[in-house]
Amino acid sequence: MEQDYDAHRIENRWQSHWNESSIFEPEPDEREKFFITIPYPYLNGNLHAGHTRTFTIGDVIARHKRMLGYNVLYPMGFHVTGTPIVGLAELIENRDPQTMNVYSRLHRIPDDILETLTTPERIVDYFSVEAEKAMRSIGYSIDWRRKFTTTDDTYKKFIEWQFNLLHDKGLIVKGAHPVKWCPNDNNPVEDHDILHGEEATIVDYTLIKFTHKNMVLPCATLRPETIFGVTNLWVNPDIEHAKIKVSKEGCEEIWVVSQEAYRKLTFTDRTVEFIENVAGKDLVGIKVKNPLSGKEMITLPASFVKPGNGSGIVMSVPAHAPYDYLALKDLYDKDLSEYGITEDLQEIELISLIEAKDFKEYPAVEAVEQLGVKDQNDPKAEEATKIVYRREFHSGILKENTGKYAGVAVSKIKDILTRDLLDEGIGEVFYEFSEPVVCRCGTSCVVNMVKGQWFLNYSNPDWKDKVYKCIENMNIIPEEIRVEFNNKVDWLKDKACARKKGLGTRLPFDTNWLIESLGDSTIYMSYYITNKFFAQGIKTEQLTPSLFDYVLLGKGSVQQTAIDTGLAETLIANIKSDFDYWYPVDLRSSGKDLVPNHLLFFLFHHVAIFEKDKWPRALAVNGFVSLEGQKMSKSKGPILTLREAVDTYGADVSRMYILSSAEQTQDADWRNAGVESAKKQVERFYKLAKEIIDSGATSGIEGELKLIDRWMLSRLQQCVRETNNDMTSIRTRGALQNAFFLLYNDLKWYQRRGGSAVLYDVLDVWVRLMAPFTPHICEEIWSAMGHEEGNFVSQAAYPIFCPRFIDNDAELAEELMCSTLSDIEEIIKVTKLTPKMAVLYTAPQWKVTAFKIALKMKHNEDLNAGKLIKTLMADPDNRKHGKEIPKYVQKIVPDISSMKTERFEMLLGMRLDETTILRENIGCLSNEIGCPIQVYNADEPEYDPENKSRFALPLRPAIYLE
RNA sequence: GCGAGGGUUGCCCAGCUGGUCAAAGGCGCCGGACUUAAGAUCCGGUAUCGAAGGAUUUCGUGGGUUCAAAUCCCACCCCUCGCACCA
Repeated sequence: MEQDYDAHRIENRWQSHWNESSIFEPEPDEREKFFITIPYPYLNGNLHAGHTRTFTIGDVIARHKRMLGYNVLYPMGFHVTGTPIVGLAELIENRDPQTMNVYSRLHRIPDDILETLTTPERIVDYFSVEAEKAMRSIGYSIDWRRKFTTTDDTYKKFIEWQFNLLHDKGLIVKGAHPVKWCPNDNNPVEDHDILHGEEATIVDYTLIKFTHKNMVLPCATLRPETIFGVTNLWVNPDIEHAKIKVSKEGCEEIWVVSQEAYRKLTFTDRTVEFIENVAGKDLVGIKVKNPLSGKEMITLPASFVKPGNGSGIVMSVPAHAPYDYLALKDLYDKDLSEYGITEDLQEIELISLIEAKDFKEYPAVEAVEQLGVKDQNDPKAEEATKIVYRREFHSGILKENTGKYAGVAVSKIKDILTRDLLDEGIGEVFYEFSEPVVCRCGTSCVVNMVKGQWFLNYSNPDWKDKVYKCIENMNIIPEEIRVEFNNKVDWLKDKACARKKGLGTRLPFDTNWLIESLGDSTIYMSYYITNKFFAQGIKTEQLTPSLFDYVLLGKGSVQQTAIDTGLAETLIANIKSDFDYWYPVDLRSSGKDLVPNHLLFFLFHHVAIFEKDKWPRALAVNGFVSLEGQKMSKSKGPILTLREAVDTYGADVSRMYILSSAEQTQDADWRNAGVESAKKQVERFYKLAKEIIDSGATSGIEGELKLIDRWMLSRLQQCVRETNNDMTSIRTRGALQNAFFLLYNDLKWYQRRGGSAVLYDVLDVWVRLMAPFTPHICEEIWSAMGHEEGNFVSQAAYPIFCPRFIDNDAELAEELMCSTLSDIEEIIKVTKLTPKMAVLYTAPQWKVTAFKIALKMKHNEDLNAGKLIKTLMADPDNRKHGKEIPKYVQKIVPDISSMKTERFEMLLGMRLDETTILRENIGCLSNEIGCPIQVYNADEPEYDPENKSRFALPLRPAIYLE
């Protein structure tokens, strides 16, 4: 071992040793396998601190499992399909200043190379080499023989096979879907092209078709159930409307809507023809028919109706919509004869259709009255609306007058009712933004239906059922996110899976389209296994569908596959048996950003393609990483590359830091100050290990052990147990807390208390315990401890909990020492004395006996003060303490009865002689306190000027300072 | 709006299957040892009161359950993230 810790030398040395001996290139054998994967990185930049976290977690699990005796496969590939790499190439080609600056300064790409990265291919080539170098430099135990990029021709064959299969199963369907669209650019707008309204979402309204003669007056609503409570329609008399011919799927109708709505309708999947303008006031006072009930109702004028919202015509539900109620009330004493309306509007009866918590018959009326809303222009009307809508949505139940829907919860009714209205031809779906969207070019955007689009049919209930089943049987870490997964599955709709732009594989059954880049990353874990063979010189055209069918699905025969592909039968059989050995994925570990997309699709595609026994077994999710409190951005900075972290701090320090900075789904913040402190810890580890090794220490575990040695070994086992527990639930922070920090502190205390016999044994366990986290330094120490070349700690057995070393008495004795010490210090602090001498009195026999009897009574679930006193008084020896006994019992009984089981069991088996322990350690105590110490038993104190000995309790000696 | 997560001591952050919790660890700060000095390292302190190991008030706010609540229940306030064709 070298004098000082030189991270880079140690790390380089062990990385090349690992390489030379290929210890991370597993082949199937008789051991149980463990196949762990993490999502491959997208290569539009160098790997950064965010990747470092996810990948290091993967590596630490891989190493832990390997040391536990599993045959571990941890592979890696690179994702390059999609548009960002193409976009990056363009930006570099155009020498975009920000891009050039960020990639040169933060991604640390040499300028002469950066300038050449003007095509997607060169970018892929460059970053894939860099990414591999970076991952090797931090010591990941990856099997590099299996790597690939998603634009490899062989990979494309695999994707084509998958998509053909899904298509054949009917899981890829053609349809239309709504997108944000700029009519000026004649293109969908992506998020970064939006000037205003990035937050806008596409909301689906239900369009309900009221009729007047042969004319349709469609009303858009988010609450289609309120159709049962409509009393009239609202039309704004001051706006211009349009009469249009609308045809859809061969059905032709005449509609009247606002001008804005007319414009929006032209972008939907309807054909729209303009007929004439219609003044708003001409639409007021006409009779329209409710399409569901057939009832006639009147249209009334309202100023709150905005032409840009929905169709520009609104249905009125005054019982449940405050605006409707207010507008109606406003009209009660108005003269409407100019619209030809003569009836008394007060006779319009409100129709209540929802039973909601804390509301009586007419929620809208109640809310308006409670808030004192004056009229439809009062700002408080908005608040009243919110209250009514929210409460009705959450607690509302439909009443009898809704016919077959009676009893259905308002929160569940929308989809059911919309489908029924659609089927009956009296309703349609109408998409609208939640807020206005403006394109970068200044044009106001619309919702457009893209036709002829291919969809992955994720909304398919049978498909979803299989995913639910898969999730149910999976281990999900942390368990809390299981509910989130289920929610997301529930929420997932069909997903457009084809693109016109970017890198990727063409859709095999419609080659105008490219497969969307999340769709091509769903079952690629299986490709790692086959790619080991493909990479050895199989021709692309030999990768026939029948090969994938046979290897991955077990369909067909090896003979036929050999004929189809021209490959040897033995080779094909090998590929298949490898696949059968390694699959399924035992653990997929990922950042939490991938939960609502990739991880979901990963599950969907697995259940669609594979049989149950090949479905993934576990999922783990971790949080993000920010940089000194700032969110990282590959394209704009700030960013810290993995490479830079390793260059600056070393691999082991970077690993230890990122693993200890946050737990599970919590976000981590990378801070230089924190890494510096991690570095100190690693150096301390090195120094301490070196001291132990240099001292020539050898195993002392079989020799005679002192109390303190037994204490150390007992504590060590606690750390071993906790570390393994934490690792099984992937709590790396907790694991390091135990495997490193607590153990280090215990070891320091052990040395301070004069322990040395088992130092070597502790180090032997400690190095193995730490090896998954900081593998390089552990190899270095391991080898310095005398293990010969080729004997790697990376392959050594991981320490597992050994109960025989647990020694409760040793731990209690040490606890006695510590608490006595801190009590003395406390007294010194409060009294500001400088003691010339300290006297300790251990508890008298009767107190110890009483304590033990009390413990036994609790053990028999029969602990009560009265009985305890009686039992004690029965012994004549105790009678002389007759006055003290009740007081003492009153004190210990509540203590013991409220004791936690663990503590209780520890005390129950206690066999300590406190006096002896304290006397044996007088040297240590007087050293710490700085004065001579005397120890007596309270039964026979030789020196007790202030009668302090009467305060002595078990595990709590009385103290007298002089 | 919908869904998920979170609000702890100067800061970051543990604890949250109720009792050993004035609450781990790290940082910062204070004191000490070492050093010519600085740095590093090591030791101790760091809610308030207290001349004997104790007492008191704390874990977003307000209630509740309990012998006992940071931990369980209810309501409220605040914060972060995702909401789709972008990887």
